[in-house]
Amino acid sequence: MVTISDVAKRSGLSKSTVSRVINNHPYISKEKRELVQKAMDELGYYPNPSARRLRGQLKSTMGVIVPRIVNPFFSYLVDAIEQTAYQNNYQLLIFQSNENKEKELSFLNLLKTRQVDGIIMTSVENNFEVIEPYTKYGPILFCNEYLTNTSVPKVKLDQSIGSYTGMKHLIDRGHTKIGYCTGGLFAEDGKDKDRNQGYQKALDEAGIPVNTNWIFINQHTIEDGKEVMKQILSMDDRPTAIFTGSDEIAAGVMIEAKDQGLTVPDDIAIVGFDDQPIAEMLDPKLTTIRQPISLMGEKAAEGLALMMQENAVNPKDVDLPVELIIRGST
Amino acid sequence: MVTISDVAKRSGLSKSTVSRVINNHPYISKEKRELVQKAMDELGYYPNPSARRLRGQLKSTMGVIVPRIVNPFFSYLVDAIEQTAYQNNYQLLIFQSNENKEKELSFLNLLKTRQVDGIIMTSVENNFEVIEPYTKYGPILFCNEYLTNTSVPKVKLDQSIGSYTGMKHLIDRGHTKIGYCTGGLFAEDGKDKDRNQGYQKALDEAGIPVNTNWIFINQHTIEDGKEVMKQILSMDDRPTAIFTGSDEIAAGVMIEAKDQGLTVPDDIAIVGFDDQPIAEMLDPKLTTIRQPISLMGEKAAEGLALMMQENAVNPKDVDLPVELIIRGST
DNA sequence: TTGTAAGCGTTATCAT
DNA sequence: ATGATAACGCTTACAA
Repeated sequence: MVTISDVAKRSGLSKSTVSRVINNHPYISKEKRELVQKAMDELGYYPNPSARRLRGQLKSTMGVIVPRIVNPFFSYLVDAIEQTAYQNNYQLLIFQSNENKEKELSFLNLLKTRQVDGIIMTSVENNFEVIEPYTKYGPILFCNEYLTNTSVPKVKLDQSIGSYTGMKHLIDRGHTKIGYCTGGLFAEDGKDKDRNQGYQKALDEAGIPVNTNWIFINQHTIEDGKEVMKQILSMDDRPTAIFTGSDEIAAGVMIEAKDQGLTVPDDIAIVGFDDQPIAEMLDPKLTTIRQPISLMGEKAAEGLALMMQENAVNPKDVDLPVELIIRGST
Repeated sequence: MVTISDVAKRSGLSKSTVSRVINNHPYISKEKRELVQKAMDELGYYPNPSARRLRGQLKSTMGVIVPRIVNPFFSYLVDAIEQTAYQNNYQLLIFQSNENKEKELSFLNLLKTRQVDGIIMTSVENNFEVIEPYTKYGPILFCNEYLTNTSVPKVKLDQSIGSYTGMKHLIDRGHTKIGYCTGGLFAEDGKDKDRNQGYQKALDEAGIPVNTNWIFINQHTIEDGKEVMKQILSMDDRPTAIFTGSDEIAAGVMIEAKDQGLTVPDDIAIVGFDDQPIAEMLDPKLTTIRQPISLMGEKAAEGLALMMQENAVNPKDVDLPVELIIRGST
């Protein structure tokens, strides 16, 4: 391994001078600077990150915690974050929590040992009491999911508008019996709270009461969607439309509906969420809420970069607009 | 930050003893070992990986290079690798090359500075002449894609059997005019060479000559698939079936075909590759070649783990069988 | 069985 | 403007 000493020897200068060149310090004669550069090039020298980190200088690594990388929402998000991080000369470490508290914690712990110098959390499993202590080891930023009433900067999508718009669309189409899937528990302050709000608001405005039979909690996958459809079919009083929490659930609902001989959107209208590639692959194509995932990733990476700088500033919270994409399923 | 010195002080012992406990050295009295453990627990001590790495001891990090994490094939592969790595107490760093030679190289470079202690390459952009030198800095393993005639261990799928089986299936169904998409250039020794072989073999056995008009090179995405279908529609002599290189291309072909009023499989039969979730979402559902992606990821991580051990052994090459899944599109 | 001290590659401090 | 040296946290001869 080529070290700074090798470069020093080769250029006939001291380690200090070489180090100064590497770190772009002022007060180095142009002449020596070039000498060092030449030696570095010839030797193919590249500074050892472990040493720099140990010494306390290197801040080059961002971490991002996702629940599941195979979920396209998150893989696209990670992709955007990675691109932006890379452009800003940060290396990105990707962590998969599997929605596991302990695993999430073990990743947060990497801040302590400076394995990562800042973390973007796209999901949050633990309470703020347990997360808060880690903020003193390095910057943390919420992206997508977040905790309320914290000082942690957030980059998020306007979920409540998303569900409001989707529901409104169904109501405008004449539906009054509308099913609703949520990834959370439909609780005041839990997961998907913002979406629940929008759902409520649309219903309230139209004077439609909530029918709790048609609320499906803890839904995530295609399989879940199929299951939902099965349940609906077993009901005496069925909804004529369903607002799902993701394109994947929507896909499951649609596949099962068609398998059971129903027609979409006549027998059941379906609205997705995300506008993933599958939305266009389904037949009929899926009406859905498009989320500017890439933009969100960019903003998050930029925000964290800001927090990781010398004189760090906490970036303002970012709220990104979502958009209703009307296709054949409604 | 809690350091080994703090633990030493707290337990009234020396740094060496603490270090020995951490590293499970023999010849430590049970008594002192417990003393150290207690101090570590009380202090919440966790060894600093940078220091250990610098010192030359830590081997805890695997890297995996993928072309694009948003490609489900690779996100599932990465997922499997990550799970296995985690179980073996390795941390996984995920790198996205974007099919860029320089980026791939910069990741390989991390071996030099011991940022990663071993690398799984799921795609390979550079020639072996440029990759080979890196093998002396740390173990490299090919997974999925690979270079022939190298000493680098491989974990791969039996691609040639995959395309052979898929083509055979179409031929058995009575097709003689069969289109073929490849991600490479249909060259003897380039990308997808194995698949090309299987394609040829099936055709040869049936005595069907290759029609180069129906060979589409450099195909990858849904958009590519749509384009392929458009080209086919503009032909006087059209194929009645098409063997695509991935479910995504297949999806594009199918979507465009249906948009243009064709019926699948009557007007055109389609075979995918991968058996991704979308295969079941399409209508009709997609006949495809299922690849044991998770198994491949496991084997790769296990193989690399073997190579990273004390007295490293190169694992045997692994060839995983693929399987034809017959659905409605053929 | 335990402790002392040197060294991994880098940068900050203090001289010069 | 440049150089010598100590220190970051850890492991390993070498001593005891």
